Amino acid sequence: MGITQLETAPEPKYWHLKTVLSDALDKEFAVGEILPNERDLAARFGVARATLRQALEQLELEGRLQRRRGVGTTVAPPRVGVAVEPARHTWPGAAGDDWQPVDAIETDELPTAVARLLETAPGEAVHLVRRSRVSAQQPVAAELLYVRADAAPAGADAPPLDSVARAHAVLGALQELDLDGQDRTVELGSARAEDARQLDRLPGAPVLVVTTRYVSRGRAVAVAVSTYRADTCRLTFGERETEPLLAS
Amino acid sequence: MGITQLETAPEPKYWHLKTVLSDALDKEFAVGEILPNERDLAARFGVARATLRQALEQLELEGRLQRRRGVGTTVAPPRVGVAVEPARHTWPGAAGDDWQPVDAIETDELPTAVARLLETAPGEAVHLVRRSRVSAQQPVAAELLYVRADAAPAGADAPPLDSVARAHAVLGALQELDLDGQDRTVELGSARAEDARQLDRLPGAPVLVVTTRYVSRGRAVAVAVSTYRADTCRLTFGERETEPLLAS
DNA sequence: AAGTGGTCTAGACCACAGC
DNA sequence: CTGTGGTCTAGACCACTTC
Repeated sequence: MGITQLETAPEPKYWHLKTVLSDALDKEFAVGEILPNERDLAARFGVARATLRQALEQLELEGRLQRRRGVGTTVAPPRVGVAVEPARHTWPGAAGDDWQPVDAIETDELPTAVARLLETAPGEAVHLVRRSRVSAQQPVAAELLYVRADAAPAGADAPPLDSVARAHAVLGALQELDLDGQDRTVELGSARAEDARQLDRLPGAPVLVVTTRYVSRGRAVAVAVSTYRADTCRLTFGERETEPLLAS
Repeated sequence: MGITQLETAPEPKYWHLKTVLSDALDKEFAVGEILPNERDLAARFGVARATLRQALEQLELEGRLQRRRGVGTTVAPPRVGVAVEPARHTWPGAAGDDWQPVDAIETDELPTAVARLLETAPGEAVHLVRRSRVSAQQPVAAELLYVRADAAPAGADAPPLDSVARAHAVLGALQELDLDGQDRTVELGSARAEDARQLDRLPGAPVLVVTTRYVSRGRAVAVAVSTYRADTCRLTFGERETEPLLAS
């Protein structure tokens, strides 16, 4: 507008907006405070709402904001550190892990990636245990745990187990096995409809997908696919856990 | 419009589009193949280009597509597994790590999160080594490695070291120290302008930020902030590495 | 009913790669 | 130069929460 327009690099508006908003969040807003609504903010900065939203999306991705339909946009607290690998070499469901069993079924429809890791034959049935993880009164992760049926023959004695009891039975059976080791991958994904509901997010929300393979007697026995809310979680490996950290 | 409008759950168009495209990618396209351009695709599906782009964005986030301005949209290869923690308990720069030193400077401007982890006093100067990591002919990560000056007094003997030589000197000095342990966090971030250039992406691209703290004699000596391309990388911990995996 | 964020449209122009 | 993806606009309507 003015004469001082000397920008050599035409930075995108939403990018500039993001940095401006980010600074404002640091200086002028407290955690939990609600921002003006998107239409007002867009007008204030002289941009279209879509552009303003692009900036907000980035800030939400970085865990700075939280947006809820029908409610508004609030300043997010620092990301919570959640320990992956709380104690080395324990089975899922071991005493002291933060997961809550939800239910369990038997299925033969595994994602191809899981089938490969578990080394199951096509059509082979496995236990599928659903679990959820809560931290600081908020759901932070949803998990699908696939367990080879031959490794944990749960439910054979009392057939009409209800679903949650079956989950406990499968987890209990796991604890009896030797655990040789485990390995993990972490990647970015987007929440499936079911995960999204469990995590209190919209479908497609960014999640950190942690895939863990448990090996017993040289054979893959269980595979856990855990999806963590990427906006609110910081995965920790090792001793560190509590300190907040915003590294980007 | 028609009479057959019986959808109980009005799924967003871009979400439905995404699943349709995802299936098409599996069945009708080979890795590296180029898709029709966005205007054509939007017309073919009868949606606005912005809506089509929302679907493409998701697929790119999940590592299914690769988009390059001025070129086009291509089907991405499966994510490459990159090993974080190649050997337990080695310093950065140890023989056999995949990182290339870029340069090094001395600075006293640390991000607050890094300053807290390194336990530096305000204004205290540290070494800052930049490194980059390449896998399969592609840059996959950029790193900022902060090293306490008192732990690695590099450059004291030959003051006018050039920048890359200084980087090697700092890394070399690290190898001489005892390494008590290390801990890590992984979180989602967006690429800063400089990272983006190094990773061949646009600013704001999603990245996995791995923060590692190295402890020697009970004191934090170095902190590495590594940003990995979230679209193309799958971080691996443990033995597993090569198998492709799409878990979402 | 009112107000919020979420979706969608139909256009325009810009930055970049490749010829 | 042409064609690609990236940015931006001004508007509309929808889904949801809250009062």
